[in-house]
Amino acid sequence: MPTTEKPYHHGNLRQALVDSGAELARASGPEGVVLREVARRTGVSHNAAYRHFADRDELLGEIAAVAADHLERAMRTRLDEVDETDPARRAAARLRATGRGYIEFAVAEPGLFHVAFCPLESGPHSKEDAGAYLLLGSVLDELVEAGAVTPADRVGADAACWAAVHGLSVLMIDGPLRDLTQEERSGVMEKLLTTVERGLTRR
Amino acid sequence: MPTTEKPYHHGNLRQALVDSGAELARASGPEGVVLREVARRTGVSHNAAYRHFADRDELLGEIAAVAADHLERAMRTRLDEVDETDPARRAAARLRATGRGYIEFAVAEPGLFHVAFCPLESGPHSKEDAGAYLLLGSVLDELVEAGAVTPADRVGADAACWAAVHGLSVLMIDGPLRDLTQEERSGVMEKLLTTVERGLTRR
DNA sequence: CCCTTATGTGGACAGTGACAACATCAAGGT
DNA sequence: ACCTTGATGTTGTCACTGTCCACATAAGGG
Repeated sequence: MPTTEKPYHHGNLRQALVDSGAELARASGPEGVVLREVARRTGVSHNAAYRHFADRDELLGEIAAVAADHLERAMRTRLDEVDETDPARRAAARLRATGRGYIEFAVAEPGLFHVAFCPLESGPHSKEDAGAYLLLGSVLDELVEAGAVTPADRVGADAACWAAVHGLSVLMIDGPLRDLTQEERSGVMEKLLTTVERGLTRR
Repeated sequence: MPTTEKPYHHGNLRQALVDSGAELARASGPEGVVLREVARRTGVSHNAAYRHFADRDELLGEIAAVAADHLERAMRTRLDEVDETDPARRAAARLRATGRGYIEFAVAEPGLFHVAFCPLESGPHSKEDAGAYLLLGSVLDELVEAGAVTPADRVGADAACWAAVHGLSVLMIDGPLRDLTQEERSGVMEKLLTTVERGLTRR
């Protein structure tokens, strides 16, 4: 199955459908990705999508991969802004930057964020978030190398960090923390990042 | 509008609908709460629900309140099991117990958990989770009274703790941590609780 | 006794995902 | 040149959903 469609009737429809779908996802989350609406926007009749995707879930999965990629890029952007040079403080700052990128993306693009994590029925499940996961893992490794985190404290730290930022993201998007102002948001975020950092680093 | 329905035709249908709906929610989450199926299970024709709820959302909201209550009870159950007597250690143990109750409920009843937090369009939004929130707040206050947490570290701790346990719950239910074994789950959970506790308490 | 009002029913309608039958068009062998 | 073949897109249909409407029923007050 070639990922690049040749200009048969439409000229790679598959990608066009994913793009239209991502547009809808950005605006309205997973629920907004309605097969018929995606087809409409792409200027094609409903059912056309069935030649490229077995299922609505399969299309959603493709869109989820796109969304996960956006998330990872947002994290990397924040990561690359860190200019601290002291190894330990640099690693800590990079961990915080990763978390900030994650949460900020979730708040800025709630639709895409939800799609990136929406549970699909089909298959053994998407590993699209692997990129973000590996990124977090490498930043945590930096902390160990810098001596800020003991190897013992390193185990399971991936999940703990991810859970913290993911939870805050969800609570801020449609949980009880959804009505916070920008300053409150940022304050709570820094508090969370500080708590995690203090909880992981050597005392 | 009286909250208690008298036995007119059916004998408080409203409650019966909420019960059937909660059953569906427990089995399949918010998506499973299908108005017509709820009516079917209650042995009543579709549209009957419209005499008691303006909307599917309103029914879902009622079910969400039930689910939130279950969640709070699960937390209280774990909380009451703590028998530590030293004030500081007792408060810390109670914080961990709260978190354990939260996560364990989410994993044991993912459907109800999702419903408790599903975002409803209607109204200025549900404050059903207030119970759990207040519970967490009081446990954190105990930590301050016991001297384990400084008043300065107390501010924003509610959101940080909640985010951590909520995030882990979500990741374990339908995120990348969904395929963990029971032991792995419990290990990750304790790691998270330890991280948060260490991040909050005086060093 | 009748009538008002709360409650439940049956029948619509638009919108959705999915399937099947049909149409179209590029490509390649003969 | 032609004709077959398979990939691609369309039309028509079905079951299901939430919601609205008109109607039926029953409880209880005048």
